[in-house]
Amino acid sequence: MDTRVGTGKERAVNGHGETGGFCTTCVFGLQFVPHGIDRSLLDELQLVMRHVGPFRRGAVVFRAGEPLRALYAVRSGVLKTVYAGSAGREYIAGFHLPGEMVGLAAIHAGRFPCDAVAVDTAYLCRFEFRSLTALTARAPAMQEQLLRLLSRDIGSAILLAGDHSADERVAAFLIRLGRRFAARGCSASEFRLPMGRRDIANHLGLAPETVSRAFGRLQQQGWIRVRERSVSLLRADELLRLAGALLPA
Amino acid sequence: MDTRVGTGKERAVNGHGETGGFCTTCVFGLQFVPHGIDRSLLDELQLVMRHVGPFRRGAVVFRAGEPLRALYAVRSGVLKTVYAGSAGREYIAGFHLPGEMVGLAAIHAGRFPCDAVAVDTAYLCRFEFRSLTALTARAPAMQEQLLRLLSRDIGSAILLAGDHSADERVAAFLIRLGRRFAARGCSASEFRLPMGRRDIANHLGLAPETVSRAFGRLQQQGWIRVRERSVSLLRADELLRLAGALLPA
DNA sequence: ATCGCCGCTTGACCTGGATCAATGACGGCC
DNA sequence: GGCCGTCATTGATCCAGGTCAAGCGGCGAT
Repeated sequence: MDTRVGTGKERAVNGHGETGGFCTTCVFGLQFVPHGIDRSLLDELQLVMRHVGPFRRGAVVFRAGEPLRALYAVRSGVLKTVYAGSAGREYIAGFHLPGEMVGLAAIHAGRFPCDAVAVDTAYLCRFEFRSLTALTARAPAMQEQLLRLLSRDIGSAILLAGDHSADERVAAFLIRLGRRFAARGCSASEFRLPMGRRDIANHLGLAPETVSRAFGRLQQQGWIRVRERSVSLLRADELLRLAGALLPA
Repeated sequence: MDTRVGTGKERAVNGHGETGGFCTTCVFGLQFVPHGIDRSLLDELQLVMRHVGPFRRGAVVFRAGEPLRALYAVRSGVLKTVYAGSAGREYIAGFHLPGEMVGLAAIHAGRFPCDAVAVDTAYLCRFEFRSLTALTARAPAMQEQLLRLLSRDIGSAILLAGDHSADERVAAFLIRLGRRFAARGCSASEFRLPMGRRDIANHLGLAPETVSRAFGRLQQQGWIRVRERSVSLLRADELLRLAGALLPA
């Protein structure tokens, strides 16, 4: 079964479950409403939102070129967003963990610039786009949160663009992954990689072999322990120093 | 005088000038209102907006770490946004031409993640952030436009992150610059580079020498003509083919 | 007009990471 | 249980682009 991560997540999140009919992953996981919120707005959010899935490994959620009809949030599992490059090359812009939003880059042109593909069996929330913007227009807190999500994506994309060594990239990747797991209530220093080496390499702009060697070097230093897809971050301080400027402040 | 480009722009834009007290660069250049708009909303936009400048070459508009109080739009001149890297390295995430928005990446954390520095004497519009979001909350068309601007930045940042050859990067850079000039009513195929080689190289993640050689190769092919900061794109078709996946659809 | 500075170009060399190739370790399937 | 396809690691080689080091030309200052 390849749903290990997915089910783990679901349990973690659904522990305090779908309180009163609401999907906590969507509402609180997205932090659409950081502090507390009008009950009526919650109801409205509920209305523009629909649960979809499962998408099994390799299944496509949307394809590049399709008109933007809806944005998606991951409830469980993992997605990747894939841009087509020249000569059949493709580039993985990001991985999306539970509570994270997918498709924001489509707003600009009104159509998706990339494919979204399940890396590990995924369940999603689907937000009808027009209704969502109508809603955020009436709820300033939500509008601002949506802006914040977009703005965050700009930041992370920019970080990948700088020129950094393979070890820096890998260290930063691990740290960020850990932080994102932590945000979901999992361990920040011990986790399973939801994706294979090839995908990691592609995402970081490296060859799979280089990722392997980088893992090797970091392990050599005693800063991490990698065994297949299980990772332990032993010296977060050193990794952090290495990753340096590659991490969001 | 180093305001050659700046003054050229100003003339082009201010030809149909500040109609009825409005800054056309801000309102229409930003395309906050693509088609037509309520006069009252225009008045409100006017209220949250203030003209500032000039910022002379090298002058700082905001610094990394400062709390986000306002967003900026370029009226004339050119800005660059600079991220601090490790070991004193710095990375230019983008250049900002008249009509373009600066500072959007700050929304996420509420503080600027980068410096904004004038590349060429610049005049700006300053939008008080809280008032701006309050306004967009009441004007759905503006909200959507703001979302679109953010989304576009995600797209362009992602493109730079892929792995592409030096020639591809340079070709894409020139084409995009041309398009942006064209959007301001200037020639898409003949223009002056507002920034030096060092800045171009840094932005593209290359060494200045490599940019120079790439220019050389493209010129060799007869696809461009470069003389100092003057550029002519002679074979846009070939450049486009080269730039390929590095360009927004 | 001359000088000096700085940005651009050009050449020679070096290196990090890509590429190619071979081997080992799982996991799925019959 | 044995077979095979996929994925990860490891070693050997190659190359695009970085680095170092001169030249060159334009422009501002005196």
